[in-house]
Amino acid sequence: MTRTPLDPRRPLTLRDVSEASGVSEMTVSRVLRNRGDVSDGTRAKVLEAAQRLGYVPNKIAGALASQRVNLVAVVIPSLSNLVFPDVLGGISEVLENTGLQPVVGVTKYSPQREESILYEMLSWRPSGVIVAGLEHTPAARSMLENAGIPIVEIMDSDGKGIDSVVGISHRRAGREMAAAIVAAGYKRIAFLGTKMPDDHRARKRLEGFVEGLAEAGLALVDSVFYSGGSGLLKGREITKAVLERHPDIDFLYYSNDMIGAGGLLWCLENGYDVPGKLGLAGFNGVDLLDGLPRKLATMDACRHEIGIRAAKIIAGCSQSGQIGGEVVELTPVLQPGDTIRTQ
Amino acid sequence: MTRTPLDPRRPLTLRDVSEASGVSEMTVSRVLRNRGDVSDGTRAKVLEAAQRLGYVPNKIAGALASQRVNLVAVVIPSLSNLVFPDVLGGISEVLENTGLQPVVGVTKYSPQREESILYEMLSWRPSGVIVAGLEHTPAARSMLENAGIPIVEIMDSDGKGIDSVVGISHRRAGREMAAAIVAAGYKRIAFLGTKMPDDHRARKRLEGFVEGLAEAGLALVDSVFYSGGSGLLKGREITKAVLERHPDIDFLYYSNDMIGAGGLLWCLENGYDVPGKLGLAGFNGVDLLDGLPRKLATMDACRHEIGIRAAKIIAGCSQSGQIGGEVVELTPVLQPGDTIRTQ
DNA sequence: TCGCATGATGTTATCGCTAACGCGGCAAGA
DNA sequence: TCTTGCCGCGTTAGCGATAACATCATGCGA
Repeated sequence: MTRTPLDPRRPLTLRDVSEASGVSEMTVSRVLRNRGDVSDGTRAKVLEAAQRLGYVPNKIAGALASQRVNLVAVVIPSLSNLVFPDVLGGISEVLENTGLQPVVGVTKYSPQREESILYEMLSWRPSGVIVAGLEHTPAARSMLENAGIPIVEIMDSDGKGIDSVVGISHRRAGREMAAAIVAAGYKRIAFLGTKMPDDHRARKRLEGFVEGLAEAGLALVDSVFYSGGSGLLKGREITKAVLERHPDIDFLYYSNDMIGAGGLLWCLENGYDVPGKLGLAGFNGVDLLDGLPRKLATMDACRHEIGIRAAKIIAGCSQSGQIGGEVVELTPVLQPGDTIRTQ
Repeated sequence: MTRTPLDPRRPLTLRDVSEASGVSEMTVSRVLRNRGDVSDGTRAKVLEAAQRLGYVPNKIAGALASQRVNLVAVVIPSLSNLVFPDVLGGISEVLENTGLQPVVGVTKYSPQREESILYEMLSWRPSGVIVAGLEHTPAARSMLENAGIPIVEIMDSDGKGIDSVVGISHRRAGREMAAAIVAAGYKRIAFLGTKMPDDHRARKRLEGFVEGLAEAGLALVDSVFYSGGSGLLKGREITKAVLERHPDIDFLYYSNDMIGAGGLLWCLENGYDVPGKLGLAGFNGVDLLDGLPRKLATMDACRHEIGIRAAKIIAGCSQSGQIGGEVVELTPVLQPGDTIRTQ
């Protein structure tokens, strides 16, 4: 049984365009891909026909035949974090001019979801994978290793990657923040962050922070691990809670800027002397929050730059056909703002 | 020429699994898709072999053969807007249990980019399209009309859709906000929003707002259209600017909560009597911002619900094989907060 | 005038998988 | 014992495009 040539609801194929323009399917294909020699007259005819019919090529068939897919899988934990949209911005900025297209998957910080999303995405045979973090399930790790395409793990450089890595050392970021706080003379320090066993970057920051304090002979006075969304309100609540428990605390280190901002607002309203008697710091360098009553101390996580560098690695590999193994460690910069007292 | 059966770098195919497990490719395919009758013994053998080899199915080939693609194209203007991640959340929540997978494209509010992203996405023959807004280029519109798959236009219900529509009336939202403001007795009112000719929803809100004022015999005293990012700082700047130009203004209507929040902070710091002498309102109902010194009046844009309803339409069509034409208009609710004075 | 590179097009054979159908064998009913 | 029907699995024929090669004019230098 061949197709019914008159069924108007049947999706268009190359054959329809070829018949409408009186040339072979191959020639139509060449025109639409701008590849190979086609005379100007033929090209015009074909383009006219394609446009008139409203033909949209079928990339599924194309990809199968050419064994080439212009997609890059991007796997991140969350979109509501303010952090990842910036990374994506950097990625698409670079990919835009390469013919590659990012496809985003969101894991919600679940290793299991990450595994299944990677499986799903790899089954489309993308040209590369950009995935947040170095920690994966064994199955996910082995899938990535055997995929035969460039893999870039981003955001974190504390650990061994599968192929390429672009990130910052969160451990070092934590340690440097600790150093700055200690240098400013704060002594009774608390940490406030999300209760997420699978947010390894926050964990490493905290570890580095604790190490940094230890080097100065200090230890955390208290820490709060909250669950639920990271909004201003949450920042207020946990700040209030921790300061009521330990009124003598003189520094609060938050795991992200949003809750830090909430904490800052609460402290100011309640008459705390910031940064004189109480210092505050967050993490990420979220510039949407510039414009708070006082500029919150934070550390830029190089989000945009990470996206750019990761995408460049993928784009480079996809051009050269080689696989990278590049490691890029970026350096986050402390932005002291107005919530750490100066010497 | 047949393949070289020993090349270890060749990607795995069904044939490899079938040889490794001693059954036909078809049976392997059945096992991996959980479709058709396979004995438990065979199933186990196949699964073992697939797992051992690390086989990942090739969906490209599968999709071509079955004429079925489990992808849903989602086309939105921006990810940094705080609004769209919420919509995406609703979408994936519903799609998660349907075997469908969302694929996101970002237009940056450019109709041209929207057109090319739609072209790109349609070329993968998705099961449906969810696209923000009712305004498209003629070419994009015609592509969508002829795609033969369910199309859901979201966020906006002020206008005629292509197929299904799920959204709110921004014009009405603007008008209702105007009514509330007028009812509270404010008279000298200004609007502050982004300068984006292609943000039709913001435009319609403003139009509705102006209409609403006109009904009460009022007109805008001033309006500011800024460009660049929407952060707290931007909110402060434009608020300062407009209040310096017209010190007698008694209400500021912002086109989004983020700049509204910046404006609120500025007003409080500068001793304005909010909401007594000066009222403020934003739009969106961004709950990350709950926890400001005063709760900003706003209107919930039903973002999450919109995502859910849109995804349900797509999922429904993909099950029934029919195409919808459903129109869902949700009703945004005014949240007066503490920045509109009560009677 | 011939030969041959070159440009413009068509032909053939996949790509990896699945729909649709086919075919033995075994159990239950006649 | 012989059907009948279903279960379990294999065979065949594409899906819609592209790679690679084949074909056929043309033109240009020798």
